[in-house]
Amino acid sequence: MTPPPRVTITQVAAEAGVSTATAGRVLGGYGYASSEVATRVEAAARKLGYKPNTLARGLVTGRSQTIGVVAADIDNAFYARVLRGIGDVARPRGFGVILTNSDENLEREREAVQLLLEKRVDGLIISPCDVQGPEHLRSLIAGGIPTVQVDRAAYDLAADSVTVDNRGAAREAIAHLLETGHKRIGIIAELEQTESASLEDFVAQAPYSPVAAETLYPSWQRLLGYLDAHRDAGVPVQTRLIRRAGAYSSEAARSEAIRLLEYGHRPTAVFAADGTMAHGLMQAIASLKLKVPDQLSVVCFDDLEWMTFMQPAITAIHQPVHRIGSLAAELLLARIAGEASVPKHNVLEARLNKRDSVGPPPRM
Amino acid sequence: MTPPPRVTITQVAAEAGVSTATAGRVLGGYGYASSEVATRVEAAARKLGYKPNTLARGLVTGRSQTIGVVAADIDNAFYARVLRGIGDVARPRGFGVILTNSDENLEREREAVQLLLEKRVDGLIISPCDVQGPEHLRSLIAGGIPTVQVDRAAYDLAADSVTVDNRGAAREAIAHLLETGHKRIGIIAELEQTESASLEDFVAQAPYSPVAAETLYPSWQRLLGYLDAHRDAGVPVQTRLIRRAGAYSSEAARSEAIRLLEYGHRPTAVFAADGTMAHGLMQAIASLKLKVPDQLSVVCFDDLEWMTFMQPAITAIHQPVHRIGSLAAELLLARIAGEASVPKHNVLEARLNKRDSVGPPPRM
DNA sequence: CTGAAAGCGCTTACAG
DNA sequence: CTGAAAGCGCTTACAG
Repeated sequence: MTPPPRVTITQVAAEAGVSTATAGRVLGGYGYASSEVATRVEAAARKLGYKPNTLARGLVTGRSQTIGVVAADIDNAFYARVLRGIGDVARPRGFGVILTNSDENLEREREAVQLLLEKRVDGLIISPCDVQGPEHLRSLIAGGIPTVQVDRAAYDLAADSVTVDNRGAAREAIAHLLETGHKRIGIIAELEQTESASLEDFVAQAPYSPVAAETLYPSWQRLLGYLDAHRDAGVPVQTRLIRRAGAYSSEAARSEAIRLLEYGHRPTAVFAADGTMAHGLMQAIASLKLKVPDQLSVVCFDDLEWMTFMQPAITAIHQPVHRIGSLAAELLLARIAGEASVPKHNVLEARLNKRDSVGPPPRM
Repeated sequence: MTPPPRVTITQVAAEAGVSTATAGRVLGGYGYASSEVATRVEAAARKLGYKPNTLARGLVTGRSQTIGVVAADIDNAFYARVLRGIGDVARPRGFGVILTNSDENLEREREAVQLLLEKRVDGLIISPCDVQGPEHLRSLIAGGIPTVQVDRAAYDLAADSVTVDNRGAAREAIAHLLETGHKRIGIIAELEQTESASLEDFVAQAPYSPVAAETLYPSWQRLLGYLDAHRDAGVPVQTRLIRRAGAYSSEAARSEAIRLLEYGHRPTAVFAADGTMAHGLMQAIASLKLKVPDQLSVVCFDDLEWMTFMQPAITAIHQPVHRIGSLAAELLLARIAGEASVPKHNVLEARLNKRDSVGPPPRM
């Protein structure tokens, strides 16, 4: 089991009877070479089974042709799709993708970034787990590493981002419910991270203050859209109908949903702010034996892409998840190629799938 | 926007007033150094913000501390989980993970392996898309690159593999249905790749010939378990009840399911060989307005982990998907560390979740 | 168009 | 325990 020695450019050069510099020029595709020499070198390379050592190349060029990705949780269909989008762009451009996971943990995120830096990635795509004060990200940017954020954008960070118009899509969905005649619309959202204000303050103030929505966590953005739609329609918001799971957990969502639905004056529609919340909600609906949409209309933000798949009775908002990844990769590669411009927040539209109808509110 | 020059070990050495060799010894954690010198070097490194260049290290040591993964389709929850398992093992051991996708396409797979080799991964984990004659994999192994296969094992390849006992789990599931009284049990399976024999020949011969099950594609293995259980129970197999979708597509599964269920003498139970088949089946069931499990019992191999999640009325077989990834990574790292042993096919057990009951066959 | 030389940032024997 | 020297496999100016 002796690991056969890898063939180097020196051996190829010797075999072809040229210098390593010349061999490098034809094999690496840089500089000039007569076609006669080129064919000889190529033949030698093929004969010996030469494969370039990109580590050595990277050492001298300073570019590794590799991008790093810090996903929050690969195990989540959302990130899996983002990753697919990234890979689809990186592959044809000859870039490798190094994958890491932060699990929404700041310490992990730091380690991940550190690992990627040591591997000398040319740039990185990250879902920052702290949108408030990511010091290590700030020093990353200061260090000149091209960086693109996905899914969320850290406040005041001079880096591109690709996010979804969570606020707009939620607003559209709730507006649709209001137009259909619903007046009591519940919302179940993660709302884990505490923003500066309490939930109550947020509800009271947010719709009237110019919040920089793209630097809020997605679930807060979606709540904002919910509030927007109510304000637009002149329908007062009932705090009782806003349920905060406090964790990205369907179990937590389920108990909040039960609390919401057992309430005497039950809502006629519920908006689940993400796929996990929707899952908890559907469990609650099943255990209470409610019929959708006859007794209750359901709309959800379908980031996991399960709902429409498995539950045709509910209306979902689709995100262009693959596009989040591919656009992020395109932006990153442009930066790496040196195309400088001011960092930009790119907001993609999410689409409300109206084909699956929302039912009218049931008579009481 | 001038990319600030990275600090090298030479600068750290100068700052600490030692040679680069010594600086390397303390920073790299190899060789001896007096504690006095060590602290001085560490202080200098911290002061300058030194980060080792692992490309340079890899060039000289010949090890990149990186493993390559060729997934069939990252966008599939199964591979996402496998990846998570791999990452969970690789991270604490300081290994990076480079991810590629084959999309079940041989040409893509070749390119992916090529890319990983050029990045000088220390080993790789792959879901071979061709279990028959993977020449490029054979030469990979011959080249001495530690390799572990997951989900399937190519025939006659001298490499470790981690797979699931598809045959045993399917057999157990079908046996459970037979014990509950079902006599007509349908099966919907992908069965895309043509094995040596035709489907009919396979059905006729397989249970009686000593097939090397681990080198069949998963869906064929599952069909084998279906046949096993019938033979064990002395229940004759009806070819009519075996439906081959011919593609990993829920659309194809749906039409086969409709054909199966509209059949005059309808089966009383159906086994879906994977999550996608189950999805197509559930759509067919919905459009035919059949009640599960009252009119039809359903068991599925739940590789996508959706079914149990979304459809409590069906019984699912769970695979230890995370474990597939973590075990593969453990094996690979052991190989990389030089722990030689004969390549082994590791078969993990899949568990039939019986808590969700299978109904008895309906009276006709 | 081609080659000799230097160097990318580390680690590895080898002296001392 | 520490340092000077060589070298990993490439690419990059610089001559010719």
